[in-house]
Amino acid sequence: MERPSLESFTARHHLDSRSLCAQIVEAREGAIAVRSAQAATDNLTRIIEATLRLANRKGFAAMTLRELARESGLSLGGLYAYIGSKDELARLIQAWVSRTLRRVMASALEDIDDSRSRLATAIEAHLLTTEALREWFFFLYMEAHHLASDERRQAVAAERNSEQIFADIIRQGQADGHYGAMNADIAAGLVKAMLQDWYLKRHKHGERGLDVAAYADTVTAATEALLATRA
Amino acid sequence: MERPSLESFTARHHLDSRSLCAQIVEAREGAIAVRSAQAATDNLTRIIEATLRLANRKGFAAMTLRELARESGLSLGGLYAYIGSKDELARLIQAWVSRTLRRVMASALEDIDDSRSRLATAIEAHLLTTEALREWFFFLYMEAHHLASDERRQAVAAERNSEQIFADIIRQGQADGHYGAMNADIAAGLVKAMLQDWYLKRHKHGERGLDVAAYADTVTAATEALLATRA
DNA sequence: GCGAAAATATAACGAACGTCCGTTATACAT
DNA sequence: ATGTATAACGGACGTTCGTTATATTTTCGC
Repeated sequence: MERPSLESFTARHHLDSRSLCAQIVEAREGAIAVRSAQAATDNLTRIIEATLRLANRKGFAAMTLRELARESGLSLGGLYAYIGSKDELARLIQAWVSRTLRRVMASALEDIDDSRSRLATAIEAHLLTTEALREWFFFLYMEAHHLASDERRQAVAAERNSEQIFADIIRQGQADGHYGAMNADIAAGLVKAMLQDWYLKRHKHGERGLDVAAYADTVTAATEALLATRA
Repeated sequence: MERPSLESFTARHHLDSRSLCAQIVEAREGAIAVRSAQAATDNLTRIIEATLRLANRKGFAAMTLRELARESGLSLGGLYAYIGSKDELARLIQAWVSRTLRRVMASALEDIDDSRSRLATAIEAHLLTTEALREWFFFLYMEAHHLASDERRQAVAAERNSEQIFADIIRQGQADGHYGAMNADIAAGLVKAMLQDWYLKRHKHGERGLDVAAYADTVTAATEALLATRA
């Protein structure tokens, strides 16, 4: 199976801001005061993209709604046709990026049985997803700690879930005799740390001329090497 | 050489909040309006520890000086005997945690020549330092993006510097024939990602019953395995 | 144990925040 | 061409922010 390019992966899984915003508009039917789904999606996309731009630069708490209005092109009052409050805006973004990762990982892994293929595919899918929605994931990581306890618990659960996917693959590989006896949860944690570094330190990787496919190869090779050891 | 415990390492390198605050008081001679260095250190320690507690829970921007006064036990106006402004408080913490890591890494590595010993020592020193000053490092990581451009550049430079230490060790090991030909900068980046995961996801590791020494062994083994490959 | 000096507490300021609401502009139907 | 539903605007409200000026308490040499 040939490897997907970032573009084809993005298109296949609808990993662009507008697609996510369209889903949000649909799911929040009634909570948004604008009737036309088309226009609502347009404006919500501008609001959320502006939020990611501002919040990732100076922090969500430090971003004011006046800045957001200016940056998104809407008026201050106009924002409230799309969001119930500033806090709800953060919760919206976080909830949707979490469920998008879960959806894409599940989709990318279905019909793949061999444990080593699953490992490489999972690493690649994680990296491509976070690359396509880089600002969304950066926002989730940086702001998740400040959520109220309910949403925070949900974000932690999503994180655990994605790590669990890797741990399960590793255990399968160990059962198949491909990997040594290293603790699968700890190994999965190391993999997750390397994967998150991709979108957390994007600027550094860009300067090095490392692209997402090359980084996927590197992380996969590193993980295979790590798992080959008989700890 | 026997491995240092967290306690002995902390004591040897003065990695407690009060020691750092004492250094800050000394360095800021004149900027603090309280004459007694002893009393000034006491209060500054309470201020900074309260800042780390509040800011790491809800974010520095969302933390108010009224909360900080309550949490630290000082009055609102009294805070200004120790800090010039709220922003300066953040800059103080960030600057001192950066230079502390640099100082400790240099100190831990001196007199160690063998590249494989240097790698294990550097990994261990990094983990023990961030473990001893966990809240400080968490604060640095989470708030560094929001600094003004000057201080931001300084924080990025400190991060590069610590990564460079690992890259240099890896290059030395490659020259000595211990390691394969993998790109040293990229490998150092992966190591750094695993090291930072320790203090960024502290709660998770605690739940797993993983202590800092065991994690050091895991990361060292993973790095050795990774570097053994002939990419 | 008294008075100057140092340290802390209290109170107040202007600015800026999130939110809301009366009004105006636009689009579609009649 | 007129009337009605829809969307967006932008200023004002009450609150809370960081900061500073003033008052009070504590400390300590004599």
